[in-house]
Amino acid sequence: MTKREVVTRFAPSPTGKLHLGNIRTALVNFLFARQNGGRFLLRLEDTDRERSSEEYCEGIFHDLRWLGLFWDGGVVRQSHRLERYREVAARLVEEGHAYPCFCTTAQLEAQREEQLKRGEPPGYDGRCSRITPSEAKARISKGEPYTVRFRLGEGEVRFHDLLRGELSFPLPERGDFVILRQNGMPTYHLAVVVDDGDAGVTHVIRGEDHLPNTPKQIRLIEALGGAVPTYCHLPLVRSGKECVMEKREGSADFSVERLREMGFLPQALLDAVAILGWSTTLSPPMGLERLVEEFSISQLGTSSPILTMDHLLAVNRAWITKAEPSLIVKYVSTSIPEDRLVELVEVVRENSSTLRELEEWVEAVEIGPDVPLEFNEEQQKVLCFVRDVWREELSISALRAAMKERGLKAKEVMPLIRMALVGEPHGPPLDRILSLLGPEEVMSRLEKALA
RNA sequence: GGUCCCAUCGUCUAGCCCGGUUAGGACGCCGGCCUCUCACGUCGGUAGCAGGGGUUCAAAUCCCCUUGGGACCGCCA
Repeated sequence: MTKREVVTRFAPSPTGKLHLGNIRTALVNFLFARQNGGRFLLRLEDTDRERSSEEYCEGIFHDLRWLGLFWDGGVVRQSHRLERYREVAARLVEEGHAYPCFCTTAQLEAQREEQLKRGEPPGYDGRCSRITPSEAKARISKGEPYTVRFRLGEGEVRFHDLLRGELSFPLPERGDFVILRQNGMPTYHLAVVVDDGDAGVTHVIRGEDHLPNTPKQIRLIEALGGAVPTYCHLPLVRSGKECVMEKREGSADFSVERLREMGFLPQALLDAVAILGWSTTLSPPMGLERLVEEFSISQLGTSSPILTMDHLLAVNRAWITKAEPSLIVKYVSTSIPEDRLVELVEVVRENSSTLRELEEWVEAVEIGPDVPLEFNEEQQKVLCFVRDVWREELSISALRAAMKERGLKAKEVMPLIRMALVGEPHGPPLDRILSLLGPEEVMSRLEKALA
């Protein structure tokens, strides 16, 4: 028997923007596939017509590409595979694994409320499971609306989770669940199982929120006679204050789109998310290639890590200050020619945590102060002195010598010069700014500051 | 109400399976050095086994209970 090729997938529903919780799932799937010479697939779970939108689909593609998480093959859209799901549902009914259910939404809701009020676990009581196939057929042909429910059965389902080991779940007593809706759309459970099966997915790596769903899906797979994949449930990432980054919570703060606008490098986002919950001695910048070599699912923790902006900024700063300038330059939006930009970036990058800050510094150095400067008399005197010295010889050492003679201290003079040249008292070393600007520009800015 | 997952510095974690460590590292924070300054770098410091019972000479580690956090129980995914 030959070993099956590893196939993983990322399957978001296009009902919102991708956030770093999603990205972590995508990244782990991506890395695992790459490490095993397998394939990483992308699927859109868009069976909920109400909430899905094309805009979100495009956003997902864009974010994934921007991050460098390229998927293999085309994108599977569940909304394009409706016939397939209906066919499978029909087969399940035929074989007795599923049955038509004629209960109305109102009925079910009332029942559910009643159960909750009595302190019972909510669940379907299975009344339609006792309708005979012939009666069901008759009601359907009369045009009565129905859903298709899967017979969950009893007992217990055991499976192995890559991260948590052997797990065992007792099946709920009233657990028959809908696999096909009245409108003919499949529900999540059916669609996942069918798609994973058809695509030959070998490893289902997803959020921990799916852990309790897994027994149902395994039963479905078994009923269909498919191969049960290996499961790996990642702890849900939490953001800021006790909030899970999940579809129901506000996770806008960590959406890829917003982070990109804030000036994060895609590589930094990937590193930040990779380190999260991973016991590694590696530190950023690492990058995708390095991650493929070093990452290991078994080194992931099982408790929910908290993602903070501090962490993101620290990783981004590591990239900005340590990565190749030629790489950073690609993400800086400016009209400055690349060669020049590289020089500028080398000088100012240690003062920047984000690309936006970097851009501000680049502009400050290249263009000069963006607002008219105001110096008091005392300060003007000092600047005049500097100008006069530099007319003779433009260098820091010449200036220092002259300052010594006149009894001026560096900390009284240097910040003033920096202010005159780039509009900030604190910042990159003056000597580097000087050599970057050149004598003419320096003198012209000094004159302008004194005007 | 039921089922399940989780619990070590502020944060990410090592150690737990196979009891004996000054409970280690990283980020953050604080301080020193470097420096005109901020930052970078570097050196140092701060701080933690959720609680309670057991078992044992010895418990972060094994067992039980409690507490806390989380997920799911939908014609959402």
